[in-house]
Amino acid sequence: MAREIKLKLAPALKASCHTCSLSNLCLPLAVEENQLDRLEDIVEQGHIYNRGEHIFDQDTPFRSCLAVRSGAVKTSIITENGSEQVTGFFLPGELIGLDSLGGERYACTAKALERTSVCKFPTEKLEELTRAMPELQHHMYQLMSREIQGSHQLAMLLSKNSAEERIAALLLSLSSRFQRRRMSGTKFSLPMARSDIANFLGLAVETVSRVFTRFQNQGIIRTQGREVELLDMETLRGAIPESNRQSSRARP
Amino acid sequence: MAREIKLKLAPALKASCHTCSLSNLCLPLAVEENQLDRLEDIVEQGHIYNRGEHIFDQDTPFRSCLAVRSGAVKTSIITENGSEQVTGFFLPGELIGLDSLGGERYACTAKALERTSVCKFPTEKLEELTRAMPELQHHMYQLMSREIQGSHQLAMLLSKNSAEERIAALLLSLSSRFQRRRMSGTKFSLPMARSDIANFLGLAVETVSRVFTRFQNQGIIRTQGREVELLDMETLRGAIPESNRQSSRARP
DNA sequence: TACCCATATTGATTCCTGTCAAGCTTGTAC
DNA sequence: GTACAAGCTTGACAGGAATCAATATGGGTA
Repeated sequence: MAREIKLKLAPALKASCHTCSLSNLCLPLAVEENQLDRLEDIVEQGHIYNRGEHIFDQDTPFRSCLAVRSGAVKTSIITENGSEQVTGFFLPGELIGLDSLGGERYACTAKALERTSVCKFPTEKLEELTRAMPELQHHMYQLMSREIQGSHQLAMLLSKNSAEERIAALLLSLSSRFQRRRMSGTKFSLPMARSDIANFLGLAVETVSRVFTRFQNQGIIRTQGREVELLDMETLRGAIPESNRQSSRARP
Repeated sequence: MAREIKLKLAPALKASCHTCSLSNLCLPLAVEENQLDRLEDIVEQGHIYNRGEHIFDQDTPFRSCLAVRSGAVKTSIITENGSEQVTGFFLPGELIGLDSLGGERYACTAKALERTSVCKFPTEKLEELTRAMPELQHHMYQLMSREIQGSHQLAMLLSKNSAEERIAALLLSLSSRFQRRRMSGTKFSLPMARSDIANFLGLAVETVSRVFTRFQNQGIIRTQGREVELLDMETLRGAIPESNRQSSRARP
């Protein structure tokens, strides 16, 4: 039950898309400078969630797509028999809810992996706006089609690659995504638990753990809990068969 | 190199969306009767492909989304190292190319599994039309989000279920999709080869073969080459853990 | 500071499924 | 009608990862 904390921001503090540092990654990317106001008109900023809080729950009415502003989010689907499948990890600038767009209810559950701030784009207003702004509509189609492609890549990774290859691919994906966000691409902190990684990659937690230590013993990476340092990117890239070698998520 | 055969249709024969028997499955589903003309204005009908012919190729310029009119299509992505991943099978009324929408080039290759007829919706015109027709845009978003969901379901199937469960899920998916098309849901002919099934489900061909005979020995199905008859739907449904129990593709 | 529970690591064992290898079947082309 | 090739089935075997089990670590809290 997402106990949501709404910050009341003074008008002066109201961070706008104009000044947002993520504007080159997020939706504003597709919008002309002089049209940004229209996007700002519909966005709800300043929703904060603490680590572990649910941002929205599967099967509840679909209200908005949302962009991560800071922090990290994981999405997952949960089946009737209670088993969970992690469907994605989202970093600042990435858009959540595309798998629900056009539907009545959220197709997955979104959970904050750490203290996270999000911007919400109410669906109806977003759909309306995309009708008025061809570039924005085009961009939405592009984001969605890339999500489909990413999902296909994941399916390929799951069905054709070994545990080591899957984990290497995830590390490299995170690496390039962090880098694009002007953070280190070689030394970062994993926002998710081992069990989330395992679930996402279709492995047992024990296997994930084993591969991490194996990589460490081989001098490919260095880990200390959730802190990882990629020491030998080349070998890491070599571990995956030169497909699946893209950032796997929205690449604006 | 898709050697495409274009049929020149006499104006009188020009099958329209108005009279198409698939109009309750395909795009017309989202369009008011009196607006159907606008969709007909942009659709190119009567493209026929023979079994094995490529309908479009990965990385070639993305021109149109297309709807299967008759026959069956498989889509796949091919990596630099030449390995293939089948990403979907498409039956009449289903839309291909959503994973490329908004992009410059086709994200996958589409191949006719049998003699197949398709309708083409040129991208630019389609995007334009969706801007003019809110219900159509909404429907497009819905189709794409369902494609994402289906892909997530597939990922779950691949990462959590056994060979038997995966094959049972595919058979049930095909069953319900055939049924929705007013064909038998218990006795049908598989449009794809064992190797395609294997590739799609992340299995070896031999494993697919073995599971088919195992199911047959258990009296769950009967097979004769590509002909299958589902004898015990309940057991088949029981084979999959009551998730993944939807049609897995566009469910208009 | 010390405790506690969730998270992570390590070890031993089992088994599903891939791989290699060999027939078999079917459909098509000559 | 026959022959070939592609597709499919069956068997034997090995290996990677899951599972079961136990221990270690660490962050948060009293």
